[in-house]
Amino acid sequence: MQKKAIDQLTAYLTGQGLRSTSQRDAILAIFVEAGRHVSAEELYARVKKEHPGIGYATVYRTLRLFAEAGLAEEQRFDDGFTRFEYKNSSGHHDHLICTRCGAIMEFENERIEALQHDVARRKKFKVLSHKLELYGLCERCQGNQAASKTKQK
Amino acid sequence: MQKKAIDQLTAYLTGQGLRSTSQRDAILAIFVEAGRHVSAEELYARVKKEHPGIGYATVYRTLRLFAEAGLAEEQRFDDGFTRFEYKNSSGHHDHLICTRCGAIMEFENERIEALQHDVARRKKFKVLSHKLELYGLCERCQGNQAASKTKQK
DNA sequence: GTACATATTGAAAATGGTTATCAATATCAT
DNA sequence: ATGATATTGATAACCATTTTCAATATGTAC
Repeated sequence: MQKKAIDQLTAYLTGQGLRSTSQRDAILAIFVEAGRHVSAEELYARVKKEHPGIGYATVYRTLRLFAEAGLAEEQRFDDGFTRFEYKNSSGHHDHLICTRCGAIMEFENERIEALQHDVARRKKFKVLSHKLELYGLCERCQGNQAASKTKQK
Repeated sequence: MQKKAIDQLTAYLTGQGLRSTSQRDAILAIFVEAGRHVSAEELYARVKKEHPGIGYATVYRTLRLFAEAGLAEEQRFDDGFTRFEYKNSSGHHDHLICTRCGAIMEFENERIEALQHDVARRKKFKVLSHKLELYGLCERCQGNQAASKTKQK
């Protein structure tokens, strides 16, 4: 439910001496409902539809705020813009990204994670975060040779 | 030796109906000598020292050319700018990136690669390339709490 | 070798996603 | 309610990278 998200945001705001505003609530609601891996631009479009008064900068600022509050995770793939993912309790996961249609799939594999830590340990490196992305063609795009090219962007 | 690199570049150029120029040769020589993971900016600085006449745009263009020719690999980490790595015969590898001093280390692990392909196969995804980056603190930076911050940009 | 079609270059302007600026406005503690 | 100040919206600024375009260099045909 969004209830949890709103509470988490409120807790963060009061904890930091920040203020809760109608814009923040509105953007959060839309962000939570929005699909995963939303870019700021996409989110702005959705927000604008319901709240024409909210500006571009506010969406960017608020998304950064969500990230600081632990509500969102920033993801920079190779397509130029930053995407944000609503961070519910579910754990970390990595991504499969179709370079043709832009589809993004998720996966998690604890064996890979374990091996990563082995590698790091061997180099005496302390891992704080990691990023694993597999780029290629999704099932559908392997078939549709010339076709496809879903909205994306 | 650079001989190989120059030959590879020449082969690509003639094959594509492009021309070889003193700038391209000069930039290639410096690129091959330069450390791994050079950003365009860094390379430009080095090039400028030996060849003050060469412009910024030419360095960028040439780096892209090298990538197309298979001589360089583009790498976009989370630090904002694109880096290029001279692609000699040695195989693919992934990176450990120190978020404090910017140090970049390499590693390869065929078990991780194998698991990646398992994941992809299960999702019927055709992997064309992948990116695995571990962010954290290198050995030195784990010690030097406040210290450090080597040149890096 | 010379001339020509055109690929390439350098300098500067343009791009594009994201961030900073700033006056107007809204929020919250008092 | 009131005041201190956090927030907003519009717009300008950022900044790495790409384009533009006139001047120049290269490879080919003669």
